[in-house]
Amino acid sequence: MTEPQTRAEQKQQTREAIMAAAIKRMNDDKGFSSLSLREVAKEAGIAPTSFYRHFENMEELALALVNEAGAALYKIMQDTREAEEKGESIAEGAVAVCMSHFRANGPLVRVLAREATGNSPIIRRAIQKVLNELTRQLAVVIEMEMKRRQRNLTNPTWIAEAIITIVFYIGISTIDLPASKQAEAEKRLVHHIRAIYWGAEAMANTQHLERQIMLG
Amino acid sequence: MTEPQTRAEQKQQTREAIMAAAIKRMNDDKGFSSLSLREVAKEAGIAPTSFYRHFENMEELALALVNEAGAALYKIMQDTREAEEKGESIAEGAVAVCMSHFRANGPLVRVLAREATGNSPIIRRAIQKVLNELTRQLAVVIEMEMKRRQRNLTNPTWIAEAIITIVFYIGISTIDLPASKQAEAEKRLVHHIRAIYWGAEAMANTQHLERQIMLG
DNA sequence: CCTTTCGGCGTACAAGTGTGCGCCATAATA
DNA sequence: TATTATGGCGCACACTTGTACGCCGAAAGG
Repeated sequence: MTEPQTRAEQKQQTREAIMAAAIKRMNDDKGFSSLSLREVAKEAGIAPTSFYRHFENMEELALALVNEAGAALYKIMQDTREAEEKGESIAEGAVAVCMSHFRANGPLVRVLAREATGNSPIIRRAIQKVLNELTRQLAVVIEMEMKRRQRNLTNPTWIAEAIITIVFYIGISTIDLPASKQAEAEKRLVHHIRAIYWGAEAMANTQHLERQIMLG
Repeated sequence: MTEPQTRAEQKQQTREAIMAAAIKRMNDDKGFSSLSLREVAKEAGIAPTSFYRHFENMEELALALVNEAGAALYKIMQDTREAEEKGESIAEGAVAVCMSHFRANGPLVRVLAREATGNSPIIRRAIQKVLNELTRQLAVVIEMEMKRRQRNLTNPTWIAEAIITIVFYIGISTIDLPASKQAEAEKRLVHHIRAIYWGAEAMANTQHLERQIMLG
């Protein structure tokens, strides 16, 4: 839209056009693997060979997309942490923010989900790294809350892993749902999180409760 | 290996060869989408055009693979139910069986995971159907156990969904791990399941416990 | 025995693929 | 102003892709 003057701006602009083109084409129907360089170039409005002025190959493009998606998720996690610092209960809020982000950025988020179990080991690892980092950050938040409420968990990282996995995969599987079912899906997600969180807390805190409940 | 006599046997044999070829090729590095008909045919040792004598197109092949993988998982679930009927605690056993199945059938299971978030909507839906069916079956098992132990849950299906999701995605992400870390991963999975299960149970059963634990 | 069915193959073709090479116009730099 | 660096393009090449068509040999069925 805006006509850039400097050359660096121009370059950045077409770079973004390429990334946008890839996202668009992928959400039509394709996965990244079945996406050709020529297809992306055409969608971006450049010649196929011009692609190489911006990325060495398609894999590098994918990594750029993963990083972009990851940055957005980190931001959400940071907001969650700040909410926790204000002493708010975080589950509902975090899920709501996360889901609304999923819906708004469906195309990009879906790319993450697809390639998380996709074909390129390099991309897979990059995404795993993002998820691991999110887990680490969430573990910190959980630990903060535990300390504040003077409770302890067996292993905050494990809980964080379970929560991240659930939110990521179930969350993504719900963004295609009709709006009417979204609210219910969100409630279900919160329920899952609460169950995990609470169960772990109970497990760690009260040995006698464990016997009472599990062994009836 | 065995030299078949009847014509139907012969056909079935090459059909299996095609499916095996697809699985093998996919686990080298590719996803299904980046897998070509010609590639599969070559691996299976037949001419490209012979492929059509067995499948109408690649998508149909994928569906056959999904069904095969699904059948194996149903079998595991059934074993789990039978274990429950004998009154055994099911979490460890089920996870152990499931993980050993994942490891033994890594290639096929990975196909499921990849295509669960893959590019073909038809395949995605087929896999979702398998996962939903597994969830339904697990919900029945959970309900059985609840009845036996005279407990109740807010919603067995929700719990089942959470457990299936966790086991499926975390389980799969661990089959590439070195053997030394597998045991720890398995323990972690059991922990997740217990947390979900227990948390949900506590949530439903004891309102006073809820206040006691959550609100300190 | 003769006929039909059918799994498999080779050929052929149009379409799409990644990418090397060299040219051009122009912004950036000296 | 003169030179260089750079983003973009067209062309060309060697492949790979899906699939239509027709032939063949042998099993199946009469």
